[in-house]
Amino acid sequence: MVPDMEDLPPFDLSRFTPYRLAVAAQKTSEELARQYRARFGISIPEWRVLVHLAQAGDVSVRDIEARVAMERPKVSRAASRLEEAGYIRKTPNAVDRRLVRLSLTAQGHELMQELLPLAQAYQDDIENRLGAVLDGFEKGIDRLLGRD
Amino acid sequence: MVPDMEDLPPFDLSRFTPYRLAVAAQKTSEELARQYRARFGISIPEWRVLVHLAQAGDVSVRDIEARVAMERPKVSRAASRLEEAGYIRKTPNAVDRRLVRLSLTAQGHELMQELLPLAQAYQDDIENRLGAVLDGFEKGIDRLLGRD
DNA sequence: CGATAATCGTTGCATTTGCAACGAAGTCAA
DNA sequence: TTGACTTCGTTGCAAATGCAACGATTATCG
Repeated sequence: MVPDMEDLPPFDLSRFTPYRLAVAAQKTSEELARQYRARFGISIPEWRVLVHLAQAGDVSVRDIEARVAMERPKVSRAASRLEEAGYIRKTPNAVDRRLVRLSLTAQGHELMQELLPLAQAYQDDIENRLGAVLDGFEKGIDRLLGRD
Repeated sequence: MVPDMEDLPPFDLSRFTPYRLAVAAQKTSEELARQYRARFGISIPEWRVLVHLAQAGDVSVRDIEARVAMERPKVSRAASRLEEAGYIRKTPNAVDRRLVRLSLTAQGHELMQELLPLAQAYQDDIENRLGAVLDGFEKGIDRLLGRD
């Protein structure tokens, strides 16, 4: 006889999509982060801020918050660390003095000339790994992100 | 004329796979976690431990660490919180006294009878959202996870 | 055997995080 | 103009995290 606990419904964590996404995200982010963390002392939040700055030019903290999927305090602290490291500059916006305008310094610009090719190479690597399933894979993520 | 900073290579963060995975993982995990966090006071690490326990029966901390993609201290603390909440029990392993055997209590068993259907329903929902691209999507994650 | 190395789970500690609250600045309407 | 309300970015604080180190136990091998 079985103990008097009723059986639980079967459930396979290793097939659970949110879990799989979390593991895949952690693995891929970490694979790339290893390449720049030691060399440049940049964390993942800082990397995101830098990339958005390189791509979008001058922006406010709130602007980054919206496009980089990070909460404001996280952006703010990442920006402060980057400023202290000399990679970005914060200047007050003359029109709306609540806003802070973030921009790359020359040093930050140089940094991004190293970081961006690294990231692009990693993206190319991922797309090679995905091969024929790349299309369905990216479409799937789009659906989950709600950008059909 | 352009300022004397050379142009940066183009790079679109919103198409960068590690970033997309991170956002998708956060969104889906959070959508589900909202459903149980308030009701049961369970965090995501705790949820993972519980699910693995429900699926695999009694296990050690190291066992969970390997199968749930969490580091040992994280598993250990999640287990301690779950024990304090009365959902799991820690008993010493008689054969190897370094090991701790984690197992669901009756209360934990009841909890899982609510949590597992919730998770399964969410998984079904995700698969519906993915529709025809489900297959390619899951194959893609498999490749990234290195389980070809 | 006995000593060294390896493993298990936990804990200390510094850092990061999430959330709420804050001051400063701007908006809006009376 | 003034007063209430909103928005921006930062900071305080409690909780969570990652990493190293620890005691306890077991494995390995001379």
